[in-house]
Amino acid sequence: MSVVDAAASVFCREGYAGANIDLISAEAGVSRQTVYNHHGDKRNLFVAVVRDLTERCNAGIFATIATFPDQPADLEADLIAFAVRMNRNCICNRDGRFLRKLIQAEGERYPELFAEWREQGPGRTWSALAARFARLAFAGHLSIGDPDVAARQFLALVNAELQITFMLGGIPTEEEVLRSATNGVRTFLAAFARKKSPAGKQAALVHA
Amino acid sequence: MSVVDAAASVFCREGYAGANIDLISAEAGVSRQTVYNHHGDKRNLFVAVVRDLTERCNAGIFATIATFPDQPADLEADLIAFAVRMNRNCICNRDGRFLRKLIQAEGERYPELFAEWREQGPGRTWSALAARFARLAFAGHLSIGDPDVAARQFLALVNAELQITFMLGGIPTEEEVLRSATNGVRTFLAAFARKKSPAGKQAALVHA
DNA sequence: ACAAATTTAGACAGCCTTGTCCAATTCGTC
DNA sequence: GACGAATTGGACAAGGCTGTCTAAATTTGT
Repeated sequence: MSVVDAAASVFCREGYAGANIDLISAEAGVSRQTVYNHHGDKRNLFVAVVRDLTERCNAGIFATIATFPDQPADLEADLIAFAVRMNRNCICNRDGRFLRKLIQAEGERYPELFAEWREQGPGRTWSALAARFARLAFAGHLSIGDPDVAARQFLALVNAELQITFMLGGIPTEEEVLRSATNGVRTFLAAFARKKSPAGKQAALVHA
Repeated sequence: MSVVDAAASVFCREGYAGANIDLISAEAGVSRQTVYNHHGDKRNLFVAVVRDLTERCNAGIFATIATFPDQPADLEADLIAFAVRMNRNCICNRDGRFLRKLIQAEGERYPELFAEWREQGPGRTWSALAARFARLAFAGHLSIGDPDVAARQFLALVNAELQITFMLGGIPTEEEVLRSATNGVRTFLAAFARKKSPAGKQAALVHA
């Protein structure tokens, strides 16, 4: 395990103040001196960890968003599968859990450190996802007012049942992820599936 | 400020490991010795803080759930107002923010400490809220499959836009809370408002 | 095989923190 | 005002952590 990876693990488990270099070097399988040689400083090492996690997480998120179902065969099934991928590859995986925990624990103390994440992470991520939903709406698969709102609500719904697990730093089972995603997507589609306008015209435009 | 309150503040700001008794006693306006006289131990003081926060938060949540609109005049407006109350009184207030942060930061390290919270907090809370939604459904105001799922999704939707702010420990503005609640409730109602069953019988049972 | 670069173990000073002890002071109550 | 209880400030030992230093060992490149 690389030094930065070990450091990420220890920082997350023990918090910045509680982490000590001996633990990190032991977990990385190198001597303490090597840690100092490479990163000079505890603070510096922490910065490297955050950068590393931010980068990998963003890459993972964008890679996953690229698999968004633009031409869905079965909209519900495709969105559920997408939600499950999102969870597995971006939110529940090692990097996602670690970054989330570091942001929660140290975000207030090092605002400048996470400013980069704030802009490049959620900012771009949500925009990208919103664009995909807008495209689905444009293609007639959904009826969406504000795509940004819809994207945020999609993520919120799909993770609704995993909140406590996340809060306690746990890892939901595959089954929990699937259940939460299924329930979330069904509600999402109940709200946004293309259907009558508020007035209630039902049978228009069924030319699929 | 009481010792426990000051300790809560410092533990949240600095984390358990980073908090030191001098800071706490200074913030509480007492001598360090007094802190030790009252609570004996750093660990002990931390336990007292968690108990205190858990208790007050649960009380607040149940008091707020008691204001759930059972006989709504305007369902959307009433649910939005309820959601705003929930946020303001339980989630964004001092106790809510502090407890959340402590759970996130130290929940893994002291599982037995937060087990009580886990059972009495989210467990009972969500059941209580689910019961209220079930009642609304029974009275014909909503069309809900699983009230527990609906309750969790309600909370998730209503907070969908506040996630990042919460993650970074910030306090959303009154306006942000209202906006998130409004968007969330609208989507919730779009999904759960009483209307045709999946098959499509529309005009049944309108005897309000 | 050899030289340079890197890694290692250990010792070390400096600092901070916890938790205890104690004498002096303040406070609450009668 | 007087007495007991609580609070205070300060000193203190014990221990932990950071970051540096050094000399030996190991790896790497050629």
